[in-house]
Amino acid sequence: MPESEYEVELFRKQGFTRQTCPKCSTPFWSLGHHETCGEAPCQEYDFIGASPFKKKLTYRSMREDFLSFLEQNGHVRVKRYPIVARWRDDVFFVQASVYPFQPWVISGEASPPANPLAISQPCVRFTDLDNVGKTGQHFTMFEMMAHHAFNFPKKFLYFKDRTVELCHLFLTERLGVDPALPRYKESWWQGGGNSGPCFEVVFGGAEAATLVFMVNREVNGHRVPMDTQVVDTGYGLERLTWLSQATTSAYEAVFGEALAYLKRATGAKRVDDRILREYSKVAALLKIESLGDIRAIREQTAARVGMSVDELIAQVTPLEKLYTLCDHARALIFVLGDGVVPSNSREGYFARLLIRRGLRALKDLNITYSLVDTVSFMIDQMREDYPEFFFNKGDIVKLLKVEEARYKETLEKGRATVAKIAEDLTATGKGFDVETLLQLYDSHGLNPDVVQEFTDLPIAVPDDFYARVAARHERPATEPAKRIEISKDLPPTKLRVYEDRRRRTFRAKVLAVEGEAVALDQTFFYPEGGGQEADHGTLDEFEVYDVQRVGPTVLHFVRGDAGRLRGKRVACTIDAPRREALMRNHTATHIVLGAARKALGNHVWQAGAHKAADVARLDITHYDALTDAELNKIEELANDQVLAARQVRAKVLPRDLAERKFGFRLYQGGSVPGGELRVVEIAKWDAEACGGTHVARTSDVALIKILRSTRIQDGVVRLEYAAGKPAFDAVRKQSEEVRRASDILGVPADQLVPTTERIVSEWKELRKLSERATDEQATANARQKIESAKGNWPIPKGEVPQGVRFMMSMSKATASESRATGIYWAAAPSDVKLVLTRGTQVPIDAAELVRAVAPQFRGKGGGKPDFAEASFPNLEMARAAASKLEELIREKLGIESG
RNA sequence: GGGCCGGUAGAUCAGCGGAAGAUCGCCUGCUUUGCAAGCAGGAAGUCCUGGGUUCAAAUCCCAGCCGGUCCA
Repeated sequence: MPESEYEVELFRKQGFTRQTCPKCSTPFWSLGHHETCGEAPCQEYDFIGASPFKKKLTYRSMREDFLSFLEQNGHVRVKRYPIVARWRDDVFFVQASVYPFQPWVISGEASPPANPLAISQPCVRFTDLDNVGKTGQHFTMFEMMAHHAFNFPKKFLYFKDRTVELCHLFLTERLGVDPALPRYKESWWQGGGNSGPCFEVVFGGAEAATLVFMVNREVNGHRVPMDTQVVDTGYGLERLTWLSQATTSAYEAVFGEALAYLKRATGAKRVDDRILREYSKVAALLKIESLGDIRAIREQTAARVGMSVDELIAQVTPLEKLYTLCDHARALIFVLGDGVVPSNSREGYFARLLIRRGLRALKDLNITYSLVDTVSFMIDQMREDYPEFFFNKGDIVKLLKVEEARYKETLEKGRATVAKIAEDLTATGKGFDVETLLQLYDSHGLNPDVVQEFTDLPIAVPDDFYARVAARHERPATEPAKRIEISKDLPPTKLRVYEDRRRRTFRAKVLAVEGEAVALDQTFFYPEGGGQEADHGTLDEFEVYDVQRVGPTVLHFVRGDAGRLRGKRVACTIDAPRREALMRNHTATHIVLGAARKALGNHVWQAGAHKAADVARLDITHYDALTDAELNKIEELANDQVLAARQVRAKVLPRDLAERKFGFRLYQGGSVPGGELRVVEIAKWDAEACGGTHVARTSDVALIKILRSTRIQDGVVRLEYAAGKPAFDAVRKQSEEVRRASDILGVPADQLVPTTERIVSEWKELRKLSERATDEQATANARQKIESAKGNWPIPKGEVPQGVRFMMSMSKATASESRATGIYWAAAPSDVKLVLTRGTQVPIDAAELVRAVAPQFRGKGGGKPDFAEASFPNLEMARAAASKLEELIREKLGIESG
């Protein structure tokens, strides 16, 4: 990038000079003259114990200072967005302040809630999870403060000059930083499909802010200039608070009160500040990528403070666990509070990960103090800034408790599994090898630390253990689903669905026809969207079987070649019963969601939905399968709302107003583009941003019948239900089935359950009796046959007309006679089975004999020395084989034939 | 969304091609002042479901359902 890209007005006016860091060769701008760029690893932290700010600010007051400063400079303060990025499908969590505005605001399709705006946005990142607590500066959850300006083509606000000026003013005038101190490092930023030049604002050895100027977007790997140029800044609230308080680590500055509380609870020993300070400095100098790097930090720090590594570890480790605990607890408040249910996949997995890691840290601290206590304490601390969590504390705690119980179960199972493996290993005299450990972790969730806790055997953990776990998961990328391919230059359609929900016929002009797709100038057809299926109907004599939205155009898919409609005016009719069924199901869905939330808790969010004409389904986040009682409760609450005949109102509101009025609960159905939201509200029950069609009153739904529920994955439950006529049909079908079943049993419907229970238990009883009788009879038969066979080596032989099971019993009884040999055969449905058994003393190999003889009579068989079985195509063959077997056995035993 | 592990008695699991097992719990009796326990006997299973391979499948193969776990 040329120098001119970075020379802003402030630099020219105040006489900043462009210098180059001799260590990393990065150019930077500053009023003062500096030996390096000022950022670790080129320069060590020098602010610890000596803040560059004139004021010592708390976390809260730093945030307030920043936001009010920007308000005074023409920005509108905007409420934070949820930490779960429900409006995007490319990420799970908000990882930067700009995420709420990607992609629609940045692409110019939607307007921002204010422009320019100031925000302090909670973010969460899992990439540095292993560093948290250990480096003094990494957090899982943090707040990124920012001012954003969106320069739309028609309206330019400000760009590089004003952005740098604001930053410099904030630092120098508001925070009192020496104007000569900050260095503005030239850099290039890219992410989320956008890129542009940026400044990293550095002093004290640390980066305090990044000022990004988005000018490009990536299209097929090429950089294309954007229509909307965006100012994207990021000021780390944690980092600034740390700089301000100049504590030994960022955790001490950010978690002050919670830490003090926990330190008292654990009775943690005070660690010399000098050690912690050096530790943070060393950590900042090194990139931490594996267990080995952590070792390096410890070695270097130990050398600096002049103590042994072991002594250092002993001092620092308890603190690290406390830091980790604070970090994870705070991250969990946001993740759980914003509606993530812990599970084994997607965003839920990250919640589970945090909980399990938090519990581990607690266990290592060895105190009787729970994760729930920590979270609860912090929620109270945060009440002023985040009242939503305070009011939702019960639900957050419930999620934690459920998850903690699950983890205990996993560990208990793991203990047994490890013990079993250890037993085998002890027998062979080996320890746990890497492959076994990988298997235990990958399939049973037991990391090597846990395994070591469960066994005294040595375990071999390589430094690259987690890299090897990752290697097990390498796989080819999956291809994305195909979308409809239609030429881009279609004329726009005026979508009039929302103007009149009762309109079923209209006339429209055909603007374009492409195969089966017809584009009209205007339409009242509802195109598939928001989980609601499309309207059907007719365009003149053509049947419409699907309607889709492609950009600004609505395409009506018809059967046959509609080419001759091109340019004509057509009579359009919407299939009215279908539309009404869809409307009922859609309103029913909103009612059921509200009911589920009421019955189960605030963690219930929509995780997907589909509304067809005859049935609808709603996926909700919940930590367990639903019980019958819960299902009944939901159904009852839902039908109460139907009976209450509440108004269902749809209105279009500016996004920020809608969010203020209804909160982020609005975003149940995923992302909604645009500066305005269509809000569908069922008074006092539910409000969602929704583009679907709804009935006017809940009573129009008539009846909601829940048909079934399934746990489609850990953390997500699917409800299937019907509304209106299909609901009635479902009820009738069920009662008919009950009637038919009671007819068959010949009892009234209310006796169905006890009668069925009785019949099943009787049937079991009878089956048992019959089996016992068969065994007894077969044993008696066998005894008799042995008796009549006589001789020193009795060989009872014969066909068993009672069937295969009877034959088996006889064989068993025969073999229990130590000198007897039994040869029996019985007809099976498709062949004839023959069994050869012998008592323990008979010196023959039954399997060998059967294998030798059976093929001579078109049979096959095998078995064990004392039991062999064969199959023959018919009775004659079986009989002949039996004779042959008898002959051979007699020979072997030295008995005269016949 | 994908990989891996698993589904057998009320519970925990063994068996991994030749007629369904152990331990705990349960029931009955004996022993003991009582308890913990001990002894003897007994009840208890659609070996997840459906296909296939095989003379023979709980066991091998395929599909599905259910659970666990790791990764994105």
